Amino acid sequence: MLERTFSIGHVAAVTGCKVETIRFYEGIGLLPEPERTEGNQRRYLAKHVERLRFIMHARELGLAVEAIRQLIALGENPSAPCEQADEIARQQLESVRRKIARLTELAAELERIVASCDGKSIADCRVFEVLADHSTCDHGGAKVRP
Amino acid sequence: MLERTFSIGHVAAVTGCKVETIRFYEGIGLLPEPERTEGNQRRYLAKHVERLRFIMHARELGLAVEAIRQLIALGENPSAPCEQADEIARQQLESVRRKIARLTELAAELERIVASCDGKSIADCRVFEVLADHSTCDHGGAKVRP
DNA sequence: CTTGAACCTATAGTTACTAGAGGAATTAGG
DNA sequence: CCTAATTCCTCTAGTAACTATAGGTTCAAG
Repeated sequence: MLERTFSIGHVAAVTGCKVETIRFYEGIGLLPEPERTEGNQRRYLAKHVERLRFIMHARELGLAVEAIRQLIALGENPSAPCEQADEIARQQLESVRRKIARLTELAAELERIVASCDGKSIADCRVFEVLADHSTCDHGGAKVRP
Repeated sequence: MLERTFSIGHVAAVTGCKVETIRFYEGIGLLPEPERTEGNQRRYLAKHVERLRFIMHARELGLAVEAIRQLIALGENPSAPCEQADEIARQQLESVRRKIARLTELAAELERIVASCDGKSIADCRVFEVLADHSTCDHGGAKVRP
């Protein structure tokens, strides 16, 4: 019996992933290319939907596309030891913890800045003073994407 | 008396900002264009260095370039009330808090994933199970950049 | 005055998508 | 069966905030 197939729009609807993003994932090799109709339209199988869910969940957890690619490769041979998969998850956990630590510092400094504002004119606004003078704060110097 | 001037490399050295980034900030209008030598090389004044420090610190705090642009515009007329500057800082604080909350959820889920691994083969590795099935976790669905 | 370091512009690459143009295929209704 | 609306196709370019490269010019020390 032939398996049931889904259009890209249907896959998008059931997963919540945008159509363009599905094509994008195929383009970068995360999603295998599905069969096509005579008219060149994609027809997905249930396995594609599962794979897409896997990718989406991993992305929500903050895994980089490259990490997901590695996980998928690992998943291809199920008899391999799962140490590497575990390691990827561990690294991601570490990275998330570092981000939290950094953001917590930033929140503290922003709180100080906000608290120091007394609603008077810009001329004596602490926001500017503090921003202009890094030495009045105490955090380190790593950059963060906003 | 003529003010002392600095080459772009010197400014980079004293601020810790890369040369290319300084030129980039000028290109997007955050740093005013400095005078040039006859040979077309930039020569900065102390005020440029201050402005760059301001930008760098704001970026470290996670402010978007657009927000910094607004702050700079506010700073241009010092008699204006500082409410708007304060508002920008407040919004940033809120955004940082939201990120922390989200990352804390992710850390919790990654901890569960990592804890569930028992070092056996991929075939029964929980990392894959959990990643493949979003319903086994409990967080919301917003995306985060890695 | 020579040489090497620092500087210049302009372009393309990075990440993970998102949006648009312009056109073809599919599906629903009559 | 035919038409219209919807969905789909590819390709290109745009987003944020830089970073890197290529190919050429200027500066400053010796």
